[in-house]
Formats: sequence, C-alpha cells, structure tokens
Amino acid sequence: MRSTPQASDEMLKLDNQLCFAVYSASLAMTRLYKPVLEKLQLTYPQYLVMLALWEQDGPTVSELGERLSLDSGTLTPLLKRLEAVGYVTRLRDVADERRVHITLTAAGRKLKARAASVPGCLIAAAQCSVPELISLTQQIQTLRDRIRKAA
Amino acid sequence: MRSTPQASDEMLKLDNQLCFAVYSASLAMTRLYKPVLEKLQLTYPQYLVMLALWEQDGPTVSELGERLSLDSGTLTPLLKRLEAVGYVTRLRDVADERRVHITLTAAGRKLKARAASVPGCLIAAAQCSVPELISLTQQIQTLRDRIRKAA
DNA sequence: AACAATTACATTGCACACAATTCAATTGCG
DNA sequence: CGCAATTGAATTGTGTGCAATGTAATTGTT
Repeated sequence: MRSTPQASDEMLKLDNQLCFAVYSASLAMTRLYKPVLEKLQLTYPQYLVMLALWEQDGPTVSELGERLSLDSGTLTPLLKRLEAVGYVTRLRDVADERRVHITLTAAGRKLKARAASVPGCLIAAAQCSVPELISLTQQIQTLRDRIRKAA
Repeated sequence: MRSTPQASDEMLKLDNQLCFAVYSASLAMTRLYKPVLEKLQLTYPQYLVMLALWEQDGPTVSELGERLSLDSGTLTPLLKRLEAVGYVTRLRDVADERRVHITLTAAGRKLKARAASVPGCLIAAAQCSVPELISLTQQIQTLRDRIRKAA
C-alpha cells in the first residue's frame, strides 16, 4: 500500500491554494481600480504611493520602500513618472546627498480630494459590511506579516 | 462648516488597509515561494500554470487564460519558457489550427511529485490550523469573485 | 587625516500583466 | 459559394517587481 497520493493531490489543486486566491484577488483588484484611477492619471501601484504620501509627506525613497515593501529598482522609475505628471518632486537631502525626499506638489495634494471617492468602488463591489471588511483585512495583514517573518 | 474631511480621510486609510493588504500579501507570498520554486526551475506564475495543468492536461491557451484570468500577452511568453525548460509542449489543434494545446511532458508530469511539498511552506508560515486556512481562502475567493462581477 | 565598510539611490536585465494591434483560421449569413 | 465578422494566438509597447550591480556619500576606526 502506497502512502496516500490523494492527500498531496488535494493540496495541489489550484482552487485549494491560498496563494492563488490572494494572487488572483490582487489582480482582480488592480483591474477594478484601473478605470477609476485612469481619470486621476495613476496606475494602481502609483495610487498606493500617493496614499502613503497623503498620510506622510516628504519621506526618502528608502522610507517609502520600507512602507510599501518595494525596492529602489521598482520605486525609482515609478516616482519619475509621478514627477513627470506633476504630482511629486524629487529633491536631494541637503545634509545627506545620498537621500532623495519625495514631496507632494500642489497638484499632488489637490488630488487627494479627487481620490476620496476611489475606495467606494471596492467597498461597493465587496458587498459586505464594513466590520466584515475590517475583519478580513486584519486576517490578511496577519497572514502577510507571518509570511514576511518566515521568509 | 465644511463637510467632514475626516470621513474621507478615514475612507482613504481603510481602503489603504484593504487593497494594500491583499497587494502586499501577494508580493510577500511570491517572495516566500521564490527560493522553493527555484529548485523546480519555476517562477511563481509558472507554478500556478503547472498546478492548472496537473489538474487538467491539454487545455488551449485561452482555456488556461480563463482558469487563471490571464490573457495571451502574458501566457504566450510564459508558456514558451515552460516549453524551453522541457515541462510542456505547445501543439496546434488539427481540427482548428488557431488553437494551441498545452500538454505536459514526462518531465512536467514527474515534477508534480517534487512539488508536493511546496504548499507546506506557506502552511508552516501561516501558523494557523488547516480549517482556518480553508476559511480564509474561501473568504478571499468570495471577495475576488464579487470584484470580478463588479468590474 | 586616511581608508575600509556601510548606506542610499540609480541602473540593468529578466519576467510578468495588460491594452492594443496584427494575422491567420473559422464561422455565419445572404 | 463568397465574403464579412468573429475567434485564437502572437506581437508590441508601457509599467511594475526584483536580483544584481554600480556609484557616490557618509560613517567608523585607527
């Protein structure tokens, strides 16, 4: 008698995989936001950067990378595009010329008001109560933090 | 008196937590799997394609795209890489020459046994019971399906 | 002060992800 | 049958995401 091949079969089914659920949910969210964010001249990752800046303006590239868990290879070109559309400025720190501070322009600050309606489309799509959304968010955050620790 | 700017502030923070949680969890998972999948000569999206093929061999490119919610612009080069390492073959349908069937090679089928241990690393990292993982997976799938319907 | 190690950002190369377009094969309709 | 419309993949161009590398500025040590 062999050792239960069924068990590993069940584990390897696509829909049983937590990783595929998260992966496909992330892609679905990007697609949901796309038409909304296009009106603001933002991509989804650029929107996340703007959210971070609206909460705390003027961080260095590495601080932003820490917050979003992205490295400079991703952020540098992204930030240059945000600078090109006029939402941020990239300025060298006078005390430490290695650092580059990312600061909102007037247009970048004004955008926050126009972005106020963006979250509504996800909340509407989710079709569940705000407490339920908060609970799900916390579960996913806990999972993410444990994965980070394990990696 | 202005109309509660705090409300939109909170909304933006809530949205930050929800969409960013899924986004960052997805990235964290990719990073967790990376060293494990490298031993199998697979990237994370390639692993998802292999999971789909182990469940049902020989689909067309568009059927695979339907299952994974990816288009030909993503799948065509990815499948060519899987063909290059020898895990799949790409064969034109004899009845309809527009279609390309993706079929596992012997090496591709053999890989399934070696991949049996892959899900374990996420389960270990998650530090929670299997029923809890199943529940969380289902919640995320439900969210994803509702988002897809709304988009 | 000199210099090795570290830090911060930029650059390069590879692999997705997706919109838009192209091209060939097939289907539908008069 | 003939031909327009449709379908299925592939291609092209833009924007991430990340490892590896490069470069300049700063820090620590003697």
